Amino acid sequence: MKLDPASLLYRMRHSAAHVMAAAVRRLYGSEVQLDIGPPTEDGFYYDFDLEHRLGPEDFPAIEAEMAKIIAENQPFERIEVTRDEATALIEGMKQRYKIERLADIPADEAITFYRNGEFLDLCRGPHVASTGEIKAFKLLNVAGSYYRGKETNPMLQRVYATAFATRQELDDHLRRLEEAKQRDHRKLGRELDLFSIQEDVGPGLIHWHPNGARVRSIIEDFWRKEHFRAGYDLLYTPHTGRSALWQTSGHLGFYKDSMYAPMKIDENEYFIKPMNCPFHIEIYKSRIRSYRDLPLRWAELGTVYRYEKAGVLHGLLRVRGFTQDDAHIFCTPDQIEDEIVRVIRFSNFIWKTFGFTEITAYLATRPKESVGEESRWQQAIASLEHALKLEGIPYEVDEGGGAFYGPKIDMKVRDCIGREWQCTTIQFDFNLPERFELEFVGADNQPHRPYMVHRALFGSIERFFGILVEQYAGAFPVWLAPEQARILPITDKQLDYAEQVAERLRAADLRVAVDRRPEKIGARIRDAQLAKIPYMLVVGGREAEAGAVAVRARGAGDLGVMPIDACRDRIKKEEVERHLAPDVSAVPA
RNA sequence: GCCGGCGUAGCUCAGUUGGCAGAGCAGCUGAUUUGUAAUCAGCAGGUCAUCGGUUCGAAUCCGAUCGCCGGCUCCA
Repeated sequence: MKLDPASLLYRMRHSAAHVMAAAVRRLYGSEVQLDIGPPTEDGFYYDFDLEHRLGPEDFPAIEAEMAKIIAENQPFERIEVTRDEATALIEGMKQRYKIERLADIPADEAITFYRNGEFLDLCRGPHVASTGEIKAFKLLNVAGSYYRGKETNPMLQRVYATAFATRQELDDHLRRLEEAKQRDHRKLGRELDLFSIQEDVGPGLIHWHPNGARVRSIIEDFWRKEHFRAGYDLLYTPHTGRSALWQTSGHLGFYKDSMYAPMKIDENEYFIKPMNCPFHIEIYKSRIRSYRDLPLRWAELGTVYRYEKAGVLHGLLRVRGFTQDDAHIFCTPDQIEDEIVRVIRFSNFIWKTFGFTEITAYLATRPKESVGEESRWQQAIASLEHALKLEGIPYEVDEGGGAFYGPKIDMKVRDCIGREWQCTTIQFDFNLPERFELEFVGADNQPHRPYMVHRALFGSIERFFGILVEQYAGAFPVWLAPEQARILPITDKQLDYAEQVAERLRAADLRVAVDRRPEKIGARIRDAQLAKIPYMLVVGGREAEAGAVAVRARGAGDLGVMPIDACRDRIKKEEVERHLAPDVSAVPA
């Protein structure tokens, strides 16, 4: 979703960044140090270094000053200079970051400044013709940001803003932001009683409440069933292992900082697992493997713990303890192509089932520092690329972006409000099979090294669940909903009948409850609606008389009266067929 | 980890220059028996994140710690 630099929106946002910088300097003095102010996917920012701590309370004044500059309709003037002239200009302005940025410009590239009014900035452009062309903008927030993104550099203040060609588009964007906020899984997680994180327990550790745990168990059942179908076997492995194991795997060498500290048991150090691979490998090594045994596809919902820095934790999306839907495939060279195709096909099916259809892939190739034979890298990359083409998945090649131990495909799925999430990953590993000396006996009766592929479809159950909550805005489809239908008797005279209805539905393994509270029907409908329950079944005297229920679907109002069994079948069908939303067609009269 | 902001009842939030800690919703009890998005009344609920300091007096000012939020960095 990168903007084309030639586009009006790009130039407008880029120009707005200059206007913001000009406004900040008008308000806080010309000694404000400027770094850069690029356009972004949905706005722009500018990085400043100034004594005053900027905050939202400063935004109205900055916005007002920006409006003035826009009203002044200052033309943007492009000024091409020599390097010496540029140095002199920047030194005159005493801009220490700009002087370093100047040094980054390649010798063969033109050096340009852009001037609008009193404001002059080293800049590649392009810009709009004059500040009056900037139509609709709004400052959003301010946050710290390392100069050049390096942890050891000074922290600048980054002011984020957004800008659009029309007021209407800006309002739409702000509404989308508001919509995203309403869907925030942390908010819905509390409101729908799905999960929590407890301060007493520790950050990044998830407690699944009954509602969330119910959804999770359905997802896991589905996952297991489909894995068996796809030719996988399931494993369960320990949560901890001795340091010698992690020494062999190399984790203690390059991953120790991200592992939970060891505990001493019987004079041995044990580490909580940050990954499942070594355990799967141990099972592989537990006997001699023949080429006839391959491919082996071993999957595990493996719970791992990683020490993530406190500042990076985020709801369910970045946690310290999580369950990977992990699998390892061990195969022969002539099997890998087929295996990769199968994984991609499987991944597509899984995502589609949950309602995600827009998937893009990133193929990461061999980095400079890496292990493994070149021929293996080439075969692996070719098989990954071939599979992507075969399945028609759009992809970009990230040249040299692979892990040191092998090439990979990362897939991003787009949710219904346009955000992308990295989930599925398929990674070759040329490192662990060496370290653990994995072998299989070939048809030639000689030992060979198998290919090993790590793959996760969801990535982690926690993260996937968080994404699902946001995708559905908490309104789970019938097959996933913790409570699929709530039965609402009009008065307590229908309580017995309501329980009979509930029993009929439960006999079909539907998840239903009876709201027995002596509240008015309107109040109980409201509560069921807020709990985002797919179906509400209202039963009064008339329904009890007829052996029927009045069906109300989430968000759709009264659909009419139908017999209990017909209603049960309707809900059951949606569950079995995994419909993404409840059927809201009215019952035929 | 870094920069900035924040932490008051289960939730959402008031709380003035330092002077007796509040509301709505949720909860509990009672009344109401209701026909498709909020019935009424009463009750209960707090070590103002934690620890320390300043002060006659701290939710309020200062410091530390913990946690959360927005980013940055990180996510072999």
